[in-house]
Amino acid sequence: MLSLSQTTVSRALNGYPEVSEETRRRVMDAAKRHGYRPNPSARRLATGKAGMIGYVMPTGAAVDIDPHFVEFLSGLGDYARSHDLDLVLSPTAADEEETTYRRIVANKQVDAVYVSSPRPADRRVALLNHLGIPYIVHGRSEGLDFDYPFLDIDNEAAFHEATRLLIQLGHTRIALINGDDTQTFAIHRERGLKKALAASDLKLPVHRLISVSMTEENGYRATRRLLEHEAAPTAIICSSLIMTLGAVRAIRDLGLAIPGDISLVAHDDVFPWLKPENFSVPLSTTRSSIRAAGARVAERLAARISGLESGPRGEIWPVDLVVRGSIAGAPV
Amino acid sequence: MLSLSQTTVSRALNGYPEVSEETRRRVMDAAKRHGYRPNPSARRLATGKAGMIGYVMPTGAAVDIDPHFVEFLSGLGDYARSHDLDLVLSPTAADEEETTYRRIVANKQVDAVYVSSPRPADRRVALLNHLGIPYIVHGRSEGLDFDYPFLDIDNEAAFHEATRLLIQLGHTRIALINGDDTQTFAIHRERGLKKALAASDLKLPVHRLISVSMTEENGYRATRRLLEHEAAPTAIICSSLIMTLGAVRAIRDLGLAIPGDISLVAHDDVFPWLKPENFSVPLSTTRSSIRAAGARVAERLAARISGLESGPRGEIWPVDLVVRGSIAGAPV
DNA sequence: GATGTAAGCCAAAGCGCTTTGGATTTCTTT
DNA sequence: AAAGAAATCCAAAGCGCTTTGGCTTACATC
Repeated sequence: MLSLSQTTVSRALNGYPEVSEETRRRVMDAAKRHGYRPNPSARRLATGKAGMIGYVMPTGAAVDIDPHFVEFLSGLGDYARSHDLDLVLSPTAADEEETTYRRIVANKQVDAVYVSSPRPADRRVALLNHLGIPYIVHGRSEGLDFDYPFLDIDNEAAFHEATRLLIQLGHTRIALINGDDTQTFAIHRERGLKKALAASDLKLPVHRLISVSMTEENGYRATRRLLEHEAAPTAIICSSLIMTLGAVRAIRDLGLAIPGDISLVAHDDVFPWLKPENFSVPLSTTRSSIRAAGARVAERLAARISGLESGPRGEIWPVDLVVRGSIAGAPV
Repeated sequence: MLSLSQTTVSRALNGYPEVSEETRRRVMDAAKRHGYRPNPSARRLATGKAGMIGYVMPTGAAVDIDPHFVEFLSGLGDYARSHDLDLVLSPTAADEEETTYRRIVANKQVDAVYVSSPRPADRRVALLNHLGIPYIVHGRSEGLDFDYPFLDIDNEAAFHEATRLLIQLGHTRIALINGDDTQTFAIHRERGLKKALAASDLKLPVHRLISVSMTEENGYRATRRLLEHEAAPTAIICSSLIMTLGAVRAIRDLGLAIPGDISLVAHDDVFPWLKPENFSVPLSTTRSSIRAAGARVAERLAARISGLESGPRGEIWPVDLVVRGSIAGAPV
């Protein structure tokens, strides 16, 4: 030991001002030399700070974790790493989410949490707000009677723009293959599309709107259903690249051509392993990196933990509209 | 309070034998009634048990987390949930993995860890073995001078079988589009294929073996390269469904037919969002659920934590060979 | 030279549990 | 009925930190 009290060591290491710079240096030095790291368990018990950010992960035999999650995680992890934050996933049955949130907050297991896939009037958001732990929602809820901190992309504008472009190309029968419509993002996308249609006095009949979980198979089925309808669309907007794989397969099966018969636009979350430009016909997309969102959420959570950010700050990212070969003028 | 010492309460709750059954019941009762849960931070400091299993997650701008990870996580989470285990992900730069492992072990942040994507002579395995924390390797290393606990699928047999079938169908020029060949799974697959070829006096020339990271784009490029070679293969085995998407696209671009010109077999990790039977031509696959593996790893980790399992037990799962329309006799 | 102030350090009290080493009571044995 | 064994329970000592409240020393002030 270097004959200093525990107190001083602690203060030196934690940057408190009541230690002389020289002492601090000595302590830091010795710490580095001996590879000393304060025991987090002890520190946690004493301070209540965990150095971790939490995520309550819906789990169950019937629950499929979204492949988007891993990309979000990449971004989150990348930032977290550089700030010595660990991430704790608390797997939870769908009907016990509230209990889990209460538990991790009461036990101070994490310093902050993030919420994904929010629904309108999401109870988790209300709960977290009530519990008073730093949090950020990735996406948005709706119809809550208070503001809350979130990071979302402008889904409505994205799909509005995409639709507008298709209309300009002469399309009047435009269909939407959306994700799970209990989630806000899907609602926003639908809204954006409908508004664009309405602006040109067009409508979205129910048979031209399909909401399903985002699998290749569902994309295929939805597309067949749309195209085999008597008033088939000439353009389809699809909420995910994975579903679009199925859409393309269906279109081909029906002997139709992209973009000759059908124009196609998809939303691209930017996966490294599946790129819209590599579709048999390069895909026009609304694009926003979900990975970048993960990093930003981590950054903001860190800021909240250290008190640099507070209040119900909402952040909405614009979405790129990237035009590629999959769209063309409506067939005559 | 119910006028019992802290000691007794602790013992009652933790199932120690030196409390009368009646007292235990009383305590349990009161605990439930007041929603009392021992503070994990305190318990952790006292016992050294964290109630968490850890994963050191390679992270960085250039690091793409494998989409398989999320499926594995589904399984792991599903089991962990039912046993009140949380999962902590420690994001780490590629060159600091060792430091991170040492840290989480020294600090007792987790009770057990799992290792994924092992390479031959994997240093992480050696390290964990040395550190003496419960762990399980998902996959296998090779050339280590000690045994270790793992869960792996029989990649070698799977690819051996697949190859044998293709040979029986008359194929002699069989190519392999493999994943990253620094990882053991890829080595095993290559080995299985080569052994099957050798058994029929066939070879795998270098131009017919491609190792790349498993993206759609790489699958496309690899396939084109294979098929544009003068001695093009008549059958291709592909290490992942995602790469196979690219392979199918390349085959179509070249105006070739499946299985008329090219037979195709892929390994299927069983994603809910992309199924081999839904490819334009239903894909023959070697199949093994990575999700089930995740659940099993969690189960075994839990067993190790509680001392029910120990020693270097290796578990190798057989792989299904599922024949669908994508293979046929070699073209004459 | 006495007094006030700030800087620098420390002893000890938690944080909320588990566990050790007894102490006390109850039940068997002889 | 005395003694030994077994069953219950408890006080207090950690676990390894942070933080409170106080004590010393050094320096500036009058």
